[in-house]
Amino acid sequence: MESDELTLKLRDVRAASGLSLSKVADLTGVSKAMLGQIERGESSPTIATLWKIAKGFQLPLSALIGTAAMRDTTDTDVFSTVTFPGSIEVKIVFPFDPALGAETFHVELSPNQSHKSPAHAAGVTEEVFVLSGVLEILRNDKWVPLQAGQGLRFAADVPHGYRAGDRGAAFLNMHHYSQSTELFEQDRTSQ
Amino acid sequence: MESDELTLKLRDVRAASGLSLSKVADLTGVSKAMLGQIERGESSPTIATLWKIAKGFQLPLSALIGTAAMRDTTDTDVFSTVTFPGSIEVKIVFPFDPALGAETFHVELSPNQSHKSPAHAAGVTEEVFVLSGVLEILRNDKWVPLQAGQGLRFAADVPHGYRAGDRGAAFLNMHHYSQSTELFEQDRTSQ
DNA sequence: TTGCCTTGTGCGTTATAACGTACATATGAT
DNA sequence: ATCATATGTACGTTATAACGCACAAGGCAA
Repeated sequence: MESDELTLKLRDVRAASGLSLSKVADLTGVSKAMLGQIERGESSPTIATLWKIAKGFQLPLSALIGTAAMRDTTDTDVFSTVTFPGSIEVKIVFPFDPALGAETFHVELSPNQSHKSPAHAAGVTEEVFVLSGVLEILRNDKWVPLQAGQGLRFAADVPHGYRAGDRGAAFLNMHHYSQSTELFEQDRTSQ
Repeated sequence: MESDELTLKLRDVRAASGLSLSKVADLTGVSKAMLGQIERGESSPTIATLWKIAKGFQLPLSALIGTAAMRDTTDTDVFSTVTFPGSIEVKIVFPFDPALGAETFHVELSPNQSHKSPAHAAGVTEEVFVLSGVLEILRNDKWVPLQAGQGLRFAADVPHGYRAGDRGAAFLNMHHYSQSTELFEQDRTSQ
């Protein structure tokens, strides 16, 4: 798998935006000559300029980076959300995968129902995406209200809780068990 | 959002690996002088060399890139889903977090609209959770139909596509960039 | 101590990224 | 048709990324 090619999607992104090279040059601070060369693969930009471009487009860097195909894996699993009987209505959407260190639940709360969760291990991050209704999340003694379509990401190593509004609430709950936090969250105090 | 600092985590990654500059130079094909300059911020590498480094470490490219702007999520970080223009309606629900190696998008397709996606880097896993409508996902020349409330998890290192039904579709799209743990299990006393 | 190896950094050269300008073609208006 | 504006590309110059080599500092062994 050594012939994995690095490809840049600048041409696609710009095509989608409908902007000209000159416009993008103004927008990003990168000369249009350079932009053209990057699009045609005649130049391999530095991350600094790639960053300028991403910023100009207000896109994450990952939106500009792509790679050619490598090996193919064929495992596809359609999950039919196994129900979990308990105090609250919980279904497993994506079961825990050690490779990802992540799992996703579908939680349904009846009107005004609340649920408290103790602190998880350090390094556990939760993400909540509200599907319907109004959900309030207790974090550091403060209730954060979330509407349908809104999301919240927080470190789950402290006690937290969920509370539904008057019409109940349904939400997705992703748990991330980050395997190598110290590496990626290390603070650069030098320099 | 102008606190945009692009930071590279090469120093942290290499420190975690316990490898010397020379070893990394052999491993990646990038001269150790260059590696040193990159670590000290004296040089802004091209994506080509950054790619070589990532490949040498068997890490996703994103593991080497960080933004100082991304501070850890405290209690007030409710994401308001930033839309970005393109061929399809995509909102960012949870932006990419290097610590998690994950990001989540909210995608909306109009009736019968389809969207093709090229292969991502190896180790990238996608999860799709259908919020409304009917969504079909192309994987290995086969269309997998998903109803609202159903989820699909698959390796995204091959081209794949999405297609909405007659009434359109909305779904969450989670991207997981595996944080290859083998790096940390590496025997640092070898040789 | 004296080698001997490895660590990371400094230096000089080459390759090339990035720039500004100029150019050829295209689209549009009068 | 001509003029005008905008597109993307080609050229020449400068800035700098990337290289190979050499150097100084820090082990470790005999």
